[in-house]
Amino acid sequence: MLSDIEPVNRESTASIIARQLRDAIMTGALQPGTQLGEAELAARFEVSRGPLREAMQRLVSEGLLRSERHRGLFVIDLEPGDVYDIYASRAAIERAAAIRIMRGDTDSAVAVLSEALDEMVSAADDPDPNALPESDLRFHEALVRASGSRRLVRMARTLLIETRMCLAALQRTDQHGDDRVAEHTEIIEAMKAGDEQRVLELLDAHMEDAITRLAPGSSLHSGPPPSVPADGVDIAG
Amino acid sequence: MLSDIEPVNRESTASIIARQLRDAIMTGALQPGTQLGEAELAARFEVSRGPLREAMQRLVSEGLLRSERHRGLFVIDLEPGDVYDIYASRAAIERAAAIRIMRGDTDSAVAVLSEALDEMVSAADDPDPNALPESDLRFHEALVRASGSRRLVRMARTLLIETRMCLAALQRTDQHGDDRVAEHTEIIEAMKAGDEQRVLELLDAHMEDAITRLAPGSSLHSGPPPSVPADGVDIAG
DNA sequence: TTTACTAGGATTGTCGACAATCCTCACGGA
DNA sequence: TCCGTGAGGATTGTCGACAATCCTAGTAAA
Repeated sequence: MLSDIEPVNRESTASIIARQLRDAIMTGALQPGTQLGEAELAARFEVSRGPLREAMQRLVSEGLLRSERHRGLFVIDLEPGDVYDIYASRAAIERAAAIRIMRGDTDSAVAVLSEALDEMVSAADDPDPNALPESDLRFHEALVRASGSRRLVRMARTLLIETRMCLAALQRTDQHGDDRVAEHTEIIEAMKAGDEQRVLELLDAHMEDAITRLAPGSSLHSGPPPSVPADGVDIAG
Repeated sequence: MLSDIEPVNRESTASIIARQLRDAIMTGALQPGTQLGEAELAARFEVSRGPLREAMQRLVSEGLLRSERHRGLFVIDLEPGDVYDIYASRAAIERAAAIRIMRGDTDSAVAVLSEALDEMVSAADDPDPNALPESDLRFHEALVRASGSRRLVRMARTLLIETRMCLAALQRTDQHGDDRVAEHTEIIEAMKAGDEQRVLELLDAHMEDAITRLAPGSSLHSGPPPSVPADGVDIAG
């Protein structure tokens, strides 16, 4: 197969660094609020400060880093209201993705999602407590990807990273593995049946479940908590 | 008033450059497909290439610029499928924003949106053909901002820029000013009435209208056209 | 005519160094 | 004890220069 003759024009250094930083942020290796020292990170990545700064600017525009001029870059810290905001935004994106799947190539989407579900099933038995949440998020990533929308994929990427940050921060690797597998199974079943309305309802309920597990009291359906619209410095990005 | 004592810790240079580039891209001053020469732009902005590159990396992660290693940065060019993708994504975001408005502080949102609508009305009589579309987009920006969701605002920003790019590229400063004002008026009326379901229906129809005006044949409700999920180089960003 | 190869020029990628700003903390006065 | 002041150190912001890569012509061979 000549399917992977891409290595020509390989990834830019800034991209590589940006991805590694993203990973570190979402796994909690770089905890919320941490200041990112340029000199230290540059030494760590074995590059000069130029490419490093470029990578960090990307994360700033993605909202994962907060920039304070002449003071440094910090990992965003998630306030209580952010949990709601993240899940509400995810609900919007994934709902749109589901609609496009149902009105597009539903079959191939079902195939991909079934595969992701299988991984969840095996992850449910994995001794690693992170295996299940991780496969869970991969399912949702696959869902959005199956929509075929470049923009939904891009927007979902940041949101899923922030979701991982929430999970890491709250240490809620909850145990109800079977329930969550069941919820995803239902969604796929509804897709197979071609019942768009039911897919959307299930998806909504699924997100609702997630948020009540993480932040009881902040329901998706009962009005948002005080989530400040005003951003910090450098919002114009 | 001490309301604007912010200038402390002023905007970073990269932010300023990024915003100016965004403006240039969305107005069409930098047309889709244009290569951005670093040396030339640096001279134009009177800064060195360092801050300029940082700014451009931001636009890359926002999806406004496409990076090809050792070849340069190019303004993204919008393919036919992108028009659909943009409006479908906007529909998702603005729907979510409307929901949060209806379940939150509806009154203040109505106040802000009424103001935006007034501007549309005066813009309808403006000889400048760009005045109406511009105020139209400001209305939608205000809608998302009124949701109070940081993430919806961030995601909508890029989408609205891309919308402007579409309008500039297609030169569709259509004339039906009264119709569009009417559609927005209806939305506000439904908000005042507290009828969430109707708000969502009107918003959906509004987006549907917009897309059929811009790209007849690619309806929001009749299955997406072939929009490639695979991105170009440097997707991992 | 077409193809392969080789300078030449131009652009991007990376680096190290200097300037500007900020935070900390000790010092002195009220 | 509290507040204002001023080094000192550390960090960020910016710049200019060098190295690596790519595109374009031009030349020569098949």
